Amino acid sequence: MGNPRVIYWFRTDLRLHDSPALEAALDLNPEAFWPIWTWDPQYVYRARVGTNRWQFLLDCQNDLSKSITKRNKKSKLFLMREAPQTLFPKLFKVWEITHLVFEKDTDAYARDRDATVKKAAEEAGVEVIIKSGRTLWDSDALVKKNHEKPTMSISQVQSAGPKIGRIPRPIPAPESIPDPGEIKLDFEQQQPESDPDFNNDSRSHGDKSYERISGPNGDFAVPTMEELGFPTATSSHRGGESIALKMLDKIIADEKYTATFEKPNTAPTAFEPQATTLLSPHLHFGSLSVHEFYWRVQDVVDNYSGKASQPPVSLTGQLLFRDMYFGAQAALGYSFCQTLYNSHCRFIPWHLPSKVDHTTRLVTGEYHIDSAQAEEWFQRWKYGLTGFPWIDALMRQLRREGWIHHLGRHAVACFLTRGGCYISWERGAEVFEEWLIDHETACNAGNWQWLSCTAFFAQFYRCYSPIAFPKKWDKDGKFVKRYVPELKDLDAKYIYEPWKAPIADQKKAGVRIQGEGKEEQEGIYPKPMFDFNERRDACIDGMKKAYKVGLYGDDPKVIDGTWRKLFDDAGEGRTKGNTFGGAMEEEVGEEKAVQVDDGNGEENNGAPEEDESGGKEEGNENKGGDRKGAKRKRGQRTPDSHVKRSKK
DNA sequence: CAAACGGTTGATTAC
DNA sequence: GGTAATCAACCGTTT
Repeated sequence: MGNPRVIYWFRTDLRLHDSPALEAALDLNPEAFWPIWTWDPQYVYRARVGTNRWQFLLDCQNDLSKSITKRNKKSKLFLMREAPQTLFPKLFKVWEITHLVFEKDTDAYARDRDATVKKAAEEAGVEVIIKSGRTLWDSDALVKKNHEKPTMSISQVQSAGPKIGRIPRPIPAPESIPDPGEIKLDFEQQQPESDPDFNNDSRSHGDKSYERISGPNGDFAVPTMEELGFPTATSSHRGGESIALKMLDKIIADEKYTATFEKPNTAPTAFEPQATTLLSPHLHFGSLSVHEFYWRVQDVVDNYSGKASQPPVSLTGQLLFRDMYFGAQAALGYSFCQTLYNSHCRFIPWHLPSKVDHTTRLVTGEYHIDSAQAEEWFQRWKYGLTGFPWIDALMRQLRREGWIHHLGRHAVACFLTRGGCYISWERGAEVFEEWLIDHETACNAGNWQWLSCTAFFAQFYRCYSPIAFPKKWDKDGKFVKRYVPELKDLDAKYIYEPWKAPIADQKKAGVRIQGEGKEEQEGIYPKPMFDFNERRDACIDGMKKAYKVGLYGDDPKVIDGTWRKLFDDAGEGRTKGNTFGGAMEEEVGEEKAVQVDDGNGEENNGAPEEDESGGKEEGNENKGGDRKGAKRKRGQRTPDSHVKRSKK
């Protein structure tokens, strides 16, 4: 084909270095070349994206756009404000496109989206070129080499991966970028459905995303936070390929750190600097290439004179886990990110289970409040008011910075699910989805399943203590004092159990340990919301029982609700609450009422539902805004952030 | 078929 | 104060 007119569609590959897809596009030797980003309403309105991750995305886009312009003054990242599914067919025609090139994406929604775009391209006679580059190995190829099964253990990845072939060496960034063609806009912009807007709670003012296809100034510029209605980000971690490559250089320059890195030996309490690389958000947005990272590290390891660490604990080992989760998601699709209909996720009768639309088999984004107590614990966990300083410090760091250490994630995830609250891992995954700047659908869902012992990992009796675990890393409680300033002057010997501090010590430290953690308050830190040892024992009992029952998310009994017959009154709290330390007594009636409608057939196909928590909303105004996430009526969403409307 | 073994990252006690 | 055994006991794979 002569005179190629090429669209390069940037997605989660916001970089110029080591991009096999970009290389393929430039190899066409285009006569006209448009680097574009489509402002997808599925991400803008139907994903849970907190302000810190928005900022990180805009950073990446701005940096990339600048790098493109550096290579060609006429070019930039052209940001088009319309859904790709409706925009592309028009661009193909008006711009006389011959080729569309993009990097492969195996996220469940991305597959649907890309299939739609690909079909439209084929109908328009446009050639589509798709290259793998987001993971070490193409996730579909990895599954194929794993006997067509989802990769559920690291040894499976280590065995299946090399069967595909060697991990490709990185390729340098292009030196020049061809001119864009004329940008004709003689077509109608299709306005998206902006309701529901799952990010409405984080916006401080109105969103102007789609007022004009080329943006407010008509220059296709990357939007500002102001324009999107978001307040200033609070995180100090910033995005962009330039920053990512500099960070990588710094890590690689420290040969000992790079070659002997052992993840389980890095301190979750370290800050300024943190003990791990902080490169995960860059891998998510593609501002750093995973192959670049792999080979830069591997070359140091190969030349290291001392004893280097090995996968899975080494730096490259971390990438193997990422590929494992991508492989699991590639094989299981939408169901990987939820319990129901997931053939590889154990069923545990957690509190606050997701609502599911049985026509689409997808979670709706709402959840059952089967226990007012659990809902209160969930809110206190989310906002760092549990009364356990280690947990609260981590959750506050997460909200402010958008990042916490991997072992910190273990601690809060174990606490919310199998080692404390006995609340569904899907609730925790949603909070991480909103607040993490490195949120990656497959890794998030996979890690939550791991920590809740519903897949990948099964040793539920290994439970993280919010007291003993942090003591191992930070005897002085510096980390807690940093993120829970109420406790900054408390004697270190009480720092993980402040309720044990005598009144005299509390007075001396200028803090009183009292109240139920309704809100953050100067000089006051809440009492612990339960006795941890009691809760751990109750949870382990519950897990034991649930493992014995042995149901998975796709079991008919799980889907039709008859699983309850198998649990009787044993297990944690769910049915009669006899291991709930007595606290559930007054809620039994309420629980029964919920059981009738919970998970049974035709409920919740978007039908309105009363609040089951029995008027527990009052007194929580400070966080009430987020609760309505549990009551949204329109649109369905999967935990990979995207809505699928029910076809009726 | 049973037993042994490995599984990136627990807590507590004994030495 | 550091290392090792013990605690209770899961899964899936290998022998």
